[in-house]
Amino acid sequence: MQKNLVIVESPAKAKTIEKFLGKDYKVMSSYGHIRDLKAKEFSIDIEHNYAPEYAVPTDKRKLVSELKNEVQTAETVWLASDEDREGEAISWHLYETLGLKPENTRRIVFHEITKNAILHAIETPRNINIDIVNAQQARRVLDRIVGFELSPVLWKKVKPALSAGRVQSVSVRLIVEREREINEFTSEAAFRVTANFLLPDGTTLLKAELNKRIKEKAAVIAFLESCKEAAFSIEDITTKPVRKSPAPPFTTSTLQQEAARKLGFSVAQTMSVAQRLYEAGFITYMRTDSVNLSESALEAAGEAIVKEYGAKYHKLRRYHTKSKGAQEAHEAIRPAYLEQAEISGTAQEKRLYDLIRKRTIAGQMADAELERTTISIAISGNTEKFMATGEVIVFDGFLQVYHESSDDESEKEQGNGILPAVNLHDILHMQQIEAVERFTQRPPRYTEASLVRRMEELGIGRPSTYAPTIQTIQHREYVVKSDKEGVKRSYCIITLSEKVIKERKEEEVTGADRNKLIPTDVGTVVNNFLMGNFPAVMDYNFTAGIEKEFDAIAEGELIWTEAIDKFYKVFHPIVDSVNALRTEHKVGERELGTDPKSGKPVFVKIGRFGPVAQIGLATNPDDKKAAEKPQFASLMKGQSIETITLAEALKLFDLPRTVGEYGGETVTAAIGRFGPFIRHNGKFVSIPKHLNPHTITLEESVALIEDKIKADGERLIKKFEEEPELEILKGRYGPYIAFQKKNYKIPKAVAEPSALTLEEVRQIIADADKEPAKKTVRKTAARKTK
DNA sequence: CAGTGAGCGAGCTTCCGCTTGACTT
Repeated sequence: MQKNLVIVESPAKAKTIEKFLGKDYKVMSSYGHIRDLKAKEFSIDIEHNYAPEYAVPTDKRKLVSELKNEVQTAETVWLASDEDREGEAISWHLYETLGLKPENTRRIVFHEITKNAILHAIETPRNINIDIVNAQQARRVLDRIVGFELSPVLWKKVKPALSAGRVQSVSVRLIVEREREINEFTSEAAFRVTANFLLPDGTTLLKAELNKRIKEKAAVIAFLESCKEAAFSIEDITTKPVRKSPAPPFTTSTLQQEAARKLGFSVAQTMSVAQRLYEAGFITYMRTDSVNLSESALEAAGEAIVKEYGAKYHKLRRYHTKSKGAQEAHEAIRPAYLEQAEISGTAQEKRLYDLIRKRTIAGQMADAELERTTISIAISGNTEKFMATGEVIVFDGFLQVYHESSDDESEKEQGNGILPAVNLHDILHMQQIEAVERFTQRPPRYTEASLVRRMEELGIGRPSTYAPTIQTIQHREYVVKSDKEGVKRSYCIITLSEKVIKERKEEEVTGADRNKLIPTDVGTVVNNFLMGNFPAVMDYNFTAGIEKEFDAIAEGELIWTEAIDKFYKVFHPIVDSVNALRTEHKVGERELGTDPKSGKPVFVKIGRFGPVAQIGLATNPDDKKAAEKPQFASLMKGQSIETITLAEALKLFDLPRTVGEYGGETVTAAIGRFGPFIRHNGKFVSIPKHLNPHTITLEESVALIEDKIKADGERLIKKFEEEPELEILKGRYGPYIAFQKKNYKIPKAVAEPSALTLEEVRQIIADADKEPAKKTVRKTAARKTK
């Protein structure tokens, strides 16, 4: 029936395009790839020239059969997946899987979803470019080889269920090495000298900073001494114009960075909010590496700017992508309709839309013009000078709309304000000079967003994988997103005022961090292991190098299987030899010394459940019964196998510890999966943060136990005689229903839980059980495939 | 979000890129 069938990658795109094309065209979506290497098998036939074994994954079967049906009746099939490596491969897989025929199949591409672009594409079809497809196959096969050969090495040598890959392992490397830099960093102190002057009018204040920092305290004092009797005069005034240009429109990576800085979104959060905006038709596609805008968007932006701000605020700008490995299949991320200033949606959606709109608009606005004034103040008898700088906005231009944030909110105290009017050779009255000891900053830890920026710079990962990769390396527990407490540091302030030099000490907290990516022991050990054995794959330029090969394949200059062969011939023997190494000790294992009690060696290493300390070695590994079992104790949170000392490790074996006796039952303290706890009479009580299981006293324990008993007593809100398994309880987050080991939420509509009748409770349980039964099954299945 | 509280020798784990859903513990 249908004359034309168009297949695109995204359903939201399909919907839009269908409107442009009219009733002779049916538009369907492939939902990304429809075929891939098998998920659980290697699926590459090394013996037969790396032939990949493709299969339609189970969750795509239904879709593929629907597509097959539609293909039967279509006169012409238009493959309209993206114009990049993956898009070309998607078209090819569709062609192969759906059994399409060359005579009625057309390959079309467009970079923007506008009516003109699509009509033009229909008029200029081409064939599938098999060279580009082969470049994708090379990419796919290489990633499979690296991932599926390296991961099992880790299972064997470090810990089960770990993973390694071209992208994730290098991402972890960045974080591990940054942490190492931080550990090795020693800060240097120097004095920053500022002065307050009064102008000849006797009232106007001028603040200035010395043109260099002074290292030694003695030199500071000598300098201040020399200032006691010195004269200060304006020696030079320079003003020069400064222009600032707006930032280009958003790509996935820059959107993630700005949303993190300005809105506090996580990378994953940004993507899910953007997805909803895209599906609602408010923005263009959110996974893109292009800064390009369509002609119609440029026009719409121009109109909006002229209307809202006036013609002199408008400047047409075309941006060009310079990031490594960009494939530019889409436009930049922009509002679908630039004239639309407000959208309906959640608060998050509105904020992100607003950010995207302002960034897009600002990018088409005039430069901001500023005037930067620098005043130089001479000190008699001294070659140093005080400098005051100020900036005045002459024309705000794009700054009217948007100001890009930067990552380092470090000392930017001075230099942006307006300076008072001064005259050359004015004599100034010095009120006070202050020298404050400042320290050089250690390198910053990565945030999710700054890691994405670095990944993009290195060309590793793609817009669609930044967020998932960050999830993966956290999920594998290579890195954690967490806080670090700062340490107190005292610093010195020396002032000169009224010809008197005074010195005082102040304290500041330094090195504190919030929500930063920090490597775990597992991450560090795996990284060191991979760096030691597979340096080529871990090289920051590995991806950039093979991308060149992929480009050559796409140009038809290189045969993809030969490129893979060249890599495999070097890589695989290394995997074999590393696997064959019979190591006495686990990777990353460290011997701390000997246990004074038993005389046995003490180790720390990565165990089955994470970092663990061990006393003694397993003897007679062949005879399990005669084998002497070593003692184990998990490391505590905050401890690391790299830095733990023998004494700290030995202390771990003090647990579980008998604290004393209470009510005829022993009280023990230990550390469990959920932190430190005390055990008494079959009850578990968590130990709060300010107490420690090693030092907790019987009195403190008893207090905790009594509190717990009291809380448990108040826990029961209601019980039913007819149904002893059913209880209404009070939890930390309000009342809930417990029935047969399962918990149920009480609907918000219920004002007084204690007034619930048995029938009502049964109804709540029945309602809750109705749906989930199926869902829980599906959920566990889904998790396994992840 | 609710309560949970071990152990270090037998099952399976894993890659990167395209896409959305249908999951709520």
